[in-house]
Amino acid sequence: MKIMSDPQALSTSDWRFWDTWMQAQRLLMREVDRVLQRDFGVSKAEFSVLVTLQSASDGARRVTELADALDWDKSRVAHLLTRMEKRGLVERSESGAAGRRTGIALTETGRNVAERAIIGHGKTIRRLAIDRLSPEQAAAITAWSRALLADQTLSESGGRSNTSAD
Amino acid sequence: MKIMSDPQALSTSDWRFWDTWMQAQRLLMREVDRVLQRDFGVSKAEFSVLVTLQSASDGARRVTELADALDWDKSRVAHLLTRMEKRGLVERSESGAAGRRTGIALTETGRNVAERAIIGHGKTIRRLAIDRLSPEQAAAITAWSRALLADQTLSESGGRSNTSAD
DNA sequence: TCCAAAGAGTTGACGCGACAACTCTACGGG
DNA sequence: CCCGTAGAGTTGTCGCGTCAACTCTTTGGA
Repeated sequence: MKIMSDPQALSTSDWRFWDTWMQAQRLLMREVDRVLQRDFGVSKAEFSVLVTLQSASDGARRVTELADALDWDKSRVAHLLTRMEKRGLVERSESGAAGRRTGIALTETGRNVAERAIIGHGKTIRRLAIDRLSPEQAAAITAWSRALLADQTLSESGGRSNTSAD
Repeated sequence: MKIMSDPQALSTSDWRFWDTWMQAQRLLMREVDRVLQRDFGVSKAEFSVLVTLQSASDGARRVTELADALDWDKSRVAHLLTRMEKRGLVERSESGAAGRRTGIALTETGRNVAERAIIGHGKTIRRLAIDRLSPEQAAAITAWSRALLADQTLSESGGRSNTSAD
């Protein structure tokens, strides 16, 4: 990772920046996932679904709503729900005709795991990530994140299928 | 993602920070990968292998060296090499007895792709990520990255199997 | 009324990544 | 000399995530 000398190409220090960041990134993600998995038996992705469902457990959600709320691909949600349903975390109630299930809800188990995991996961995030950040650093990262999220190129090109309004 | 009120748990704003960052993160990674794939037909992981091999193309590398250099799991390297070999990007020369191949080298194609991809990928990274960063933000992120990488908890627990010196 | 298009959800295929198990070799002390 | 252990590389399995295809429903216009 040390090749450059071009007009708009990356300088050596930029490569180093990117490299370092990618590596830290991966490391953190891996560990966060690992701990979540170990302590509560769910993945980061599943955790997100649990939280989303839990925060509106009164009115059961639909696949599209979840996909929209999480900014995910529809099929990713469907796959994940299948895996989670198999493990008794969520329930899909039949409503349509064939394979059309509207109404996704947490099971008792799911609600339970969600509650416990939110606490534990929060602590993990604090311990591993947040506690190592000064407020200024956090602000800088947030600024970058927002810039990235606001970018059309990123949000529109390869993205998911929904989100497109209406 | 908005539940808290605990001693060492995450505050609402911390959750928001984490959420925003994770999302930006995913978005950026996805796009970077997508472009790399589209333009050069290789994944981020494959790109790393190409670069590592290219930077020492004289003395062919071994799996363990690659794994060590990239801080990856050995098996991840092996799997990736298998996929890349199948596509003609690298060559594994037989040396040991059974399935023991020492000596991994880029093919002509591989070297070619590597050279072009380094340029293109660098531009993509600059365009998508670096250009959106002020020097202070970059410094903050690097500081965080280094802190994460220096952490024993992260680097040792779930990590890869090598790296242990000697 | 009927057929086409849009929308919801599902499914399959495939690459990535982690983990564990397995094979084979090399080495070293009994 | 022999067995056990450490090290290298490989392989299988499984969950995640993306893309594309498919089914079924709804809707709406000719």
